[in-house]
Amino acid sequence: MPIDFQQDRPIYQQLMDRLSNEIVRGDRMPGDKLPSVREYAVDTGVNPNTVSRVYRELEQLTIVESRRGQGTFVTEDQKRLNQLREELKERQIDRFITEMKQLGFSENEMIQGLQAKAKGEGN
Amino acid sequence: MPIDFQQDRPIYQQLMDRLSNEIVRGDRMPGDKLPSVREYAVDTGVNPNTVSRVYRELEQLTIVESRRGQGTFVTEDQKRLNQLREELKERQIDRFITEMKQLGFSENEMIQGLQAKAKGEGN
Amino acid sequence: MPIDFQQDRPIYQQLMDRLSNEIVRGDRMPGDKLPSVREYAVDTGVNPNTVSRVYRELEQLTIVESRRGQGTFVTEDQKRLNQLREELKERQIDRFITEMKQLGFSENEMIQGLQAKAKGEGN
Amino acid sequence: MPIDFQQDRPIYQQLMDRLSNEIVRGDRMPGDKLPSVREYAVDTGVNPNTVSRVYRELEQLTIVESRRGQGTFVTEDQKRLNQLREELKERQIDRFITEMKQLGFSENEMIQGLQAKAKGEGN
DNA sequence: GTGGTCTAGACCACA
DNA sequence: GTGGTCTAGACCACT
Repeated sequence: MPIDFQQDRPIYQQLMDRLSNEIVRGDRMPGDKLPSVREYAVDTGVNPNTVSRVYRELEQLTIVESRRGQGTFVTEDQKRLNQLREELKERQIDRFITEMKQLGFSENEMIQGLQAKAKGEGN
Repeated sequence: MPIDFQQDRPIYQQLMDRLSNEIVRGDRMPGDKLPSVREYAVDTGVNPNTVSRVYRELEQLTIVESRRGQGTFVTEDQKRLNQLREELKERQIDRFITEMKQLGFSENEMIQGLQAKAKGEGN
Repeated sequence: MPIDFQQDRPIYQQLMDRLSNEIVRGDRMPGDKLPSVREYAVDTGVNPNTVSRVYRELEQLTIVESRRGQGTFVTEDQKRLNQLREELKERQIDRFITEMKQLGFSENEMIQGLQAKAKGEGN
Repeated sequence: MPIDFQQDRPIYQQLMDRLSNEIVRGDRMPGDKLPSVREYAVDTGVNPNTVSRVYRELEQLTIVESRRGQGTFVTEDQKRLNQLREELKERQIDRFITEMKQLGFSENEMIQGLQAKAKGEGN
């Protein structure tokens, strides 16, 4: 499934987000093998160098682990994944609050807007 | 007041956001004159060309209006400003929901997280 | 009646066009007195310097004539006005043809488009 | 082929017009790669920054699409191109009619003048 | 004094 | 190699 990327952010970042989301969400479980660089590149319609960079940076975040000759695997450190999930959550919340305040919205308006929207999407 | 910019986003975008936030928030009212290009450049510690680009792009968004030889002014179209405020709000909310869902959080978790955080900051 | 000017062209040009159109069209007849600089400036909501420039440039085109202490008058040289009208017509037609050809339209398409539009406006 | 630009309009606008004409006319097809910024700069005898601006503004009009590290391409959205062609046609026609009316010419005079001229040029 | 355009030259991230 | 951003500095037209 070739992905359509946003034009305003680097592809490698979008791929990183995509993968770490899948991992944090549990779609890819600890110990799971990621597709090979070449395979994933074909899959997503992206240059292999780009995928390579994605894997490399995910490894630096200790989210995945590359094993010589075997491939790249989701870390088995469940604690790390939980921690990461919290981190990402906090980051989103902080940003949301900051930006909404800068627009002049109050806490109540944020929550109301959120509820209106989330319900509208039938969640 | 020279600004310290983030390194991961173009300066001109950060300045655009800053100004449109000030406008949408009502700190700069319809018809108000913005600082001159040169003045704002000194203010923010940025090259005049960069400020020029900021003003030009804000004008394309019909948020401000440049008048030859007189300066740059906040649009007097209050409707447009209200619309803009809604747009920016929607955009933030949509992004927040999307990202949180991708992390696997439910609507309730979003709102709870939000309330916990916002209160913690004493809003 | 204050005029709303386009932002993309100098005001003095737009005023020149307006006046020379009125003259060429016969709304202002040969020998007619134009409003004083100050008066016309107030009328149109424009800086007197700008009106002054307009009159000066119209004089260079021998369309108007300024008489010391009396004011500015439409030229009484009717031939000149006829000639001017033809010139402006030719200029418009040439430009129209050139631009439409550059867009890849044929002569027939031009005329059809023109008829469709002109009729639609009930002329 | 270095271009000789008019002095009364910004270079970047003239380049925009030139390119969008070529695209609308079909000389550059959907998906075609435009010359690189540097290449086109040399081609036209203009500073690369100026070409850059041209491409950026064409992108905002969704006529072209810049892909990081790959180049700038004509949009593949044929609908958009058809729409654009119509838009540009309408714009020319409207302007022509407006200006000719302001000069006091009737619809018939416009069409006659047009036919006389267009035939004279052997179209 | 105001915005607008353009050049020259540099650096960076991306693919 | 590609586009994107930024700076420095200059010139111009408009008001």
